[in-house]
Amino acid sequence: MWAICNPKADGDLKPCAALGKTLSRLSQPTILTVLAASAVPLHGYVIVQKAAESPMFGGNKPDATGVYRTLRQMEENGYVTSWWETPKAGPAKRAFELTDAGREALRRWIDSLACYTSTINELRVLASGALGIKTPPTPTCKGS
Amino acid sequence: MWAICNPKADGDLKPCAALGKTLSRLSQPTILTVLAASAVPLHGYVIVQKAAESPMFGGNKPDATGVYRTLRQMEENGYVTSWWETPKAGPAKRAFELTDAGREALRRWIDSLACYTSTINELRVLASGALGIKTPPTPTCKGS
DNA sequence: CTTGGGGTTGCAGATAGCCCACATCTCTCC
DNA sequence: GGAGAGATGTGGGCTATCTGCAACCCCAAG
Repeated sequence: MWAICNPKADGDLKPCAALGKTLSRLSQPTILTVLAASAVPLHGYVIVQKAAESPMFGGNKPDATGVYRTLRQMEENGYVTSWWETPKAGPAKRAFELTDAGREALRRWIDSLACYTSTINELRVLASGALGIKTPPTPTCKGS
Repeated sequence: MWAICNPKADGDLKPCAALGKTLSRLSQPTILTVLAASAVPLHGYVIVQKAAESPMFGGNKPDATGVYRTLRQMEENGYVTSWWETPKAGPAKRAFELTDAGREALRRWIDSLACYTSTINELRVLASGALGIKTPPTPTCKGS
């Protein structure tokens, strides 16, 4: 659904490897963040646009299908509410809004994300050590 | 295959969510690191043990099936070589050793991991901002 | 014969990405 | 002025991959 960072290693490390191609799993927090950052309800399509600008993608639009699916799933979990808007002109569109449960979920996500970074970083340090590399160089992405 | 960090949120954020249950995708670098850290070739079984001690798991043993599969895949990619050892006594066991290509791959992985952490952290900062939370609290995991 | 080391296959369920259907509106090109 | 491209908007459905569980093979020690 979404790619992340450096694309060079493609094929041999998979897209960017592991989390790589399908760091998808971070779709929930990404969408939650997009919604949380908005003062008004958003349409699915807009969420796709905004998600594309999220750090998760260097502007690469996520698969819309996936976003809608995640949205539906989040609604089942009570993290968002949605309703149809049927303007006189134009196609019907569904509007999504965060619930309190959704905000709470995002709060938990923030801890999880912190956890991920520290865990991954530990691995990185270990790996560097095993290779006899000094201090790991500072992160740089923005490649994609 | 492997779990990561805080287990509390289970069910509603999924195990630890996203990368969560199947942060599996980091099996490659974990195994590469285990091999790189060893002066001698290792048996698959041992790799499973050592991987369990990696930051990726709080001691939770990864599913052996997955490890062996990853190992075979890595061999196809030329990251490791393996051979059978048939001791007079005891079952045959396969020994694995890192190749230069494997070390090179790990080196690339280190960059990818750095990339992951910074990307995930950016999301975390964004999320915190969206919720109006001050500076994100310092990471703590070790829960699992 | 049970436990534990050591390794592997098969299967089933979950994921997730891609293609495409459907609908409306706008803008361009002939 | 009419055809068609293309953006806006939502989804269904197929397929491929992932991955964990259960099962099964070997062998040795207790």
